Amino acid sequence: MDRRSETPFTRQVKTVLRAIPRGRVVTYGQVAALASRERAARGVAWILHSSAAAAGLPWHRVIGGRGAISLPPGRGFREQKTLLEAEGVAVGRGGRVDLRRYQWEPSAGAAARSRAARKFLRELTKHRKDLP
DNA sequence: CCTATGACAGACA
DNA sequence: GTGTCTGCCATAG
Repeated sequence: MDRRSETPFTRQVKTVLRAIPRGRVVTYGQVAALASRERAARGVAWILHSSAAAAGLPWHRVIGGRGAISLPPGRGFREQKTLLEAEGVAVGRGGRVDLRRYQWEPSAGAAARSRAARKFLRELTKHRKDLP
């Protein structure tokens, strides 16, 4: 999928992914909401599982709303676990992650005041015009 | 236009 | 806590 064929939603999702700080995680539903498509969690999952769009993005910081890695057991699961642990995120049995401790909250904390966060919000606003 | 497919999430037993 | 059912949505063909 080349850049030109990307939908506004896909671009939104990529913008959100790029804004997730190291060592933090977000849920699929949260990404959808930040991309102004509150109920499109499955759409986010679809984009991530089609690796072309996720290439070069911190896809491993997205986990299920129940606080666990949402890949079936296998290579992908182990890779996500390894990547998260490399950033200091504790991953327990079954891919469990403590959301209360690691979930990113864009509107609170230092992240919201960072330069990267302001850029993120600016891009988000811009992309919103593209959405129907 | 229509159907099928998911790395989802909420509701409920 | 687990297991199942159901709605939801973006994409692909």
